[in-house]
Amino acid sequence: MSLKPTDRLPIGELARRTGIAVSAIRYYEEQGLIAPDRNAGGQRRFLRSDIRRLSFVLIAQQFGFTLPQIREVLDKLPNGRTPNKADWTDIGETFRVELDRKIETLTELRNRLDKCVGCGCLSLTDCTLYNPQDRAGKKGTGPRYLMGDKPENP
Amino acid sequence: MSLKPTDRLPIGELARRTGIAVSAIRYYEEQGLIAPDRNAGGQRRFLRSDIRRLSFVLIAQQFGFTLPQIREVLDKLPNGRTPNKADWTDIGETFRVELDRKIETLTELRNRLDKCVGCGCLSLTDCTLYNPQDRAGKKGTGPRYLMGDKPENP
DNA sequence: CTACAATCTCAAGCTAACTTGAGGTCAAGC
DNA sequence: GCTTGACCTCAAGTTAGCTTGAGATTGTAG
Repeated sequence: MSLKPTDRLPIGELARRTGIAVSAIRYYEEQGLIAPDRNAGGQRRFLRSDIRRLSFVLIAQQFGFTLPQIREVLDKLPNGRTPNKADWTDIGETFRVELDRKIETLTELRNRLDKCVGCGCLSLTDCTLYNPQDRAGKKGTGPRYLMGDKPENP
Repeated sequence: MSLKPTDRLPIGELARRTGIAVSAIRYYEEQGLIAPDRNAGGQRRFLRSDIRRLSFVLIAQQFGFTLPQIREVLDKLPNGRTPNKADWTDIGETFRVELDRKIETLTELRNRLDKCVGCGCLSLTDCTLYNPQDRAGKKGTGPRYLMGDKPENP
C-alpha cells in the first residue's frame, strides 16, 4: 500500500484509480493508447503518469473522439519519459482546437434548425440544412447526407 | 414520374430523396421510427411527409441522439395524419433544449480542460474535471467516470 | 405477355469498443 | 509451503446501427 512516487502500478491499481475496467485498459494497450512494460513475471507495470494518460482518454471519448483519433493525439507525447506539464499543454491546445470546431458546428446547426423547424420547412429545398458538413456526431456506416423534399405541389 | 401531392412514395423513391439507403429505411421501420402502410402487393408506401421525418432522423443522429431517443421525440407526432408546421415546431422546441444542454456541457468541459491542461493538473485531486455528468459523447458500455491520481508524493 | 427492375423477408455479417469466460500463472500473507 | 486473489492470454460474446446476400414476389415498359 504505500507507493513511492517511483513505484510502478499494477493494472488493478490503475483500474481502481481511473475507474476504467481492467479489461478496458488491456484493450487500450492492444489499440496502442498505452504501453506499459512488464515485470519479471510478465505482469503489466504502469507509470503513475499513465493515470493522467487514461483520464485524457476518457475525456476525449466524452467529446466523441474515436480511439484511433485519441491515439494519434497521444502519439505526440514523449516516448519513455514521463510527460511533463508542457507536453500536456501542447496536447491540450490541439485538442481544444478540435473542440472549438465541434462546438461551433453544433451551434451553427442548432441555429439553422431553429429557423427550419420554426418555419416548418425542414427538408424543403430552400432550407439551409442541406448536406451539413458536420462530422461531429457521425458514427458507423450509416447514411451520408440530407436531401430535400422538392415541393412539386406544396 | 409526375407524382401528385397525394401520391404515396415507394421505398426507393424515399431513399433517393433522403439519401438514406433502402436497407436503412427498413431498419428504421423495424425500430419504430417510421410506419409506412402497404399496398395490395405488400410493398411499403410512404407519405411525402416521411421525407421530412427521415431528414429529422438524420439531423438528430448528427447531434448524437440514439435511435430510441429519436423515436421518443418522434412519437409526439400525430398518428396517421400528416404532421403540420405546429407539430414540427413543437418537436423542434424539445430538441433544441436538449441541444442547448449538450452545447453547454461541451463548452463547460472545454473550459475546464483549458484550466486543467494548462496547469498540468489533469486528473489530480484539485482538478475540476472529476466525474463530469456529461452523457453527450457516451457510447457503448465503456468506462463510467473519471478519478484522480491522488498525489501522495507529487 | 414477357422481361427486368424494384421490392419483399429473413438470416447473417460488419465495426467500435468493450466484456465475459475458460484455463492457467504469479505474488503476498500466514 | 500453501493458499488466495490478482494477473495472464485467447477466443467468443455484446450492442448499435446498419449492410449484404439469398431466394421469392411485384410492378411496369414495351
